[in-house]
Amino acid sequence: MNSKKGIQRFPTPRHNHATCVNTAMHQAEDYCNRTGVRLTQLRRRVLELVWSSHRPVGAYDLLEQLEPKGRKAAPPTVYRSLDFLLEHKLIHRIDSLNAFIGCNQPGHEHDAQFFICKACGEAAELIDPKVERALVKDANQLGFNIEKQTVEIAGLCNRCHQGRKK
Amino acid sequence: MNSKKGIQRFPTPRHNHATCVNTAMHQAEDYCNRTGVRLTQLRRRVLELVWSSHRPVGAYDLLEQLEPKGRKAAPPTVYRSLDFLLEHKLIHRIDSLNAFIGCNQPGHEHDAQFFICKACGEAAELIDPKVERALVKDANQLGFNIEKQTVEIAGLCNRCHQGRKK
DNA sequence: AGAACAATGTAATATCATAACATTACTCAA
DNA sequence: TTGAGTAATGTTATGATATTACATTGTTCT
Repeated sequence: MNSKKGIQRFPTPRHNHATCVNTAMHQAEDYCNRTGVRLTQLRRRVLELVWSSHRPVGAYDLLEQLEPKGRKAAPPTVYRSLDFLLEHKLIHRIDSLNAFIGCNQPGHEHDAQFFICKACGEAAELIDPKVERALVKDANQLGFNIEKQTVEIAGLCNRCHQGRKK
Repeated sequence: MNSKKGIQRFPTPRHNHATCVNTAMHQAEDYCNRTGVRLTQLRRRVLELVWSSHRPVGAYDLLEQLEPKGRKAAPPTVYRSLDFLLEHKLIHRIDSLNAFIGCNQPGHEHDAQFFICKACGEAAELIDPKVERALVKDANQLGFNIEKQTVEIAGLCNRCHQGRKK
């Protein structure tokens, strides 16, 4: 599922998701060990929850899952962990959904493109240098200095599109 | 400032903004007359407020400006007008800012790219077929059916970038 | 004039996010 | 090992954005 170039196909129901989670958690641990930042229990737990699917997930959804029984955590609890994970590029924020999704190239500075299915909610992360190049060229012509790209494509994945045709 | 291809340069302080507003309002009127939808007082007022600058503006900012004296309007008032203007492609929503900006190709179905200066807040709307083509190609490879593109580039415009170098 | 529908007003509430300050946990030098 | 300094988390309150539901007003068309 993971590769240097990001997910190349849409996540399928058949894929072994445990592998995705494992890879992500190990990469996060490696990154934190290498750079000397702390992947605390809470941060690890939030990262696991984000990685529980390939669907962008909202902060308050995560919050509910954090304390399934009894007293519940307050918003800053989850937002601080999300901020940490964002800062270290372990997750991405999907602005068009106010939601968060695991990153495929953790700890590595990059701007990605997201293809997000409106029906099943799953998302694929791509890094297409052509998109990047075209945007950089446009920016140059405008005299604009890019800091961050937000490229989020909404639509229907193949499965859901087929399903609707019936 | 306006053209068939969208703003090609960043809005400058020197440009005659009254022309931008005039053009936008006339295009909106034409569109509504042609298609038989109603550009009511309220909707016109909201559109004018959105066009009062080239900066994306928040719904609550608009709301405040709607009733400068005395009783103030409630959120649905402005959101309904914004929904109408969005539906008819007279404005765009900038997801990364939760804000709204006038559209340069009103009433015309298109996906644009936005370059938004973090310092001065001004934004330029471009339509670069290369970006579109690259994304469509990626989508095809994923078996993905695009419905809507969100391409929002944050950074510094030339003016603000120069200013910071000093 | 009045029926049908579109637009707007109003009150309440949902959803997403941060500020400010208190408490706990960790690190590291002495 | 201890305690001072810092990092992380807990807690309460509030800010910012957006929607639901229902009442009222305005427009259109016979």
